[in-house]
Amino acid sequence: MDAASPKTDVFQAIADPTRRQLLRMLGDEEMPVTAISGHFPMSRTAVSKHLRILTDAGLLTERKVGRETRYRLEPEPLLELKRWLAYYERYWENKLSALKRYVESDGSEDGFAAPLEAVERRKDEP
Amino acid sequence: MDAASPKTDVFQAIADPTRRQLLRMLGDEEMPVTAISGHFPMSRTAVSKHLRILTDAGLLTERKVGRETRYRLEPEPLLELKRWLAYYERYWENKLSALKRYVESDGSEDGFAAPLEAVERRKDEP
DNA sequence: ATTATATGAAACCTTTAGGTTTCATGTCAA
DNA sequence: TTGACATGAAACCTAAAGGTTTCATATAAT
Repeated sequence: MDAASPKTDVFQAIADPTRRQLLRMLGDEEMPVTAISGHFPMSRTAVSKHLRILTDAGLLTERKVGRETRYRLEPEPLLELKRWLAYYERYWENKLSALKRYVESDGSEDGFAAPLEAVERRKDEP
Repeated sequence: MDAASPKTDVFQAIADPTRRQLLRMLGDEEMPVTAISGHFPMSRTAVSKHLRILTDAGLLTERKVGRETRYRLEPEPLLELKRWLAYYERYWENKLSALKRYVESDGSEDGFAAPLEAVERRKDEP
């Protein structure tokens, strides 16, 4: 699977801590499987499977060099995560956006003077 | 579990597409379980479990109102994700950082004139 | 040629995820 | 007070995740 049509979702791929560690490890230089797996408390085969999942998600590229396969970070798919996260910027960005939310959803209260704490959790009881 | 000591990892929590949809839905107003579950093709109980997982990760707050429980987005834990992602900024930030990486790891080639494509994937064969 | 290394594929196992259905409990409405 | 609603807990099911060990194959080194 190439990066254009990932078989594995990037959210799914980074859910595992071992895989996140792998991404860190392979950011600055490509490495062959055995060298990589030396840093993990599991079998080489297990690490190899994680490498496959990351590759399927487009987060790693593999390149055969002689008898070894070297892996390296391919950061591009992380942009999807970045975009997803960008949506939530407005929630912590500044008080204005919180106020905007407040006004949009609830509208009818004493408004602008309300501090942030009051903006959170305010919904009429039944 | 409160947001300070989350029982569930945020990476794990957002790995599921249903849960990501829940976060979107609960960003602007709190909602009770039945109303929420109406938007999903699964049982109310199943949705309820997803809500619990998100709450355990600190991504939702629950508040009892009469006989219903209302859930709402708590964006703060997403900052962990943001911080994690920030590390990778340098990989797509600009060509200078790519060049920096190149120089740091490999050092010995014709250097500055190399286009970005050449900067990627360059490691001596065995 | 023979042996050692590097790796992926296969088969298998155990635990977790994601769902379902059923049941008990608390709260609202008549 | 009786019945309807809203919800979580429990028990259960199936498939997927994350491991392991064993085997086959390609390349390198002697």
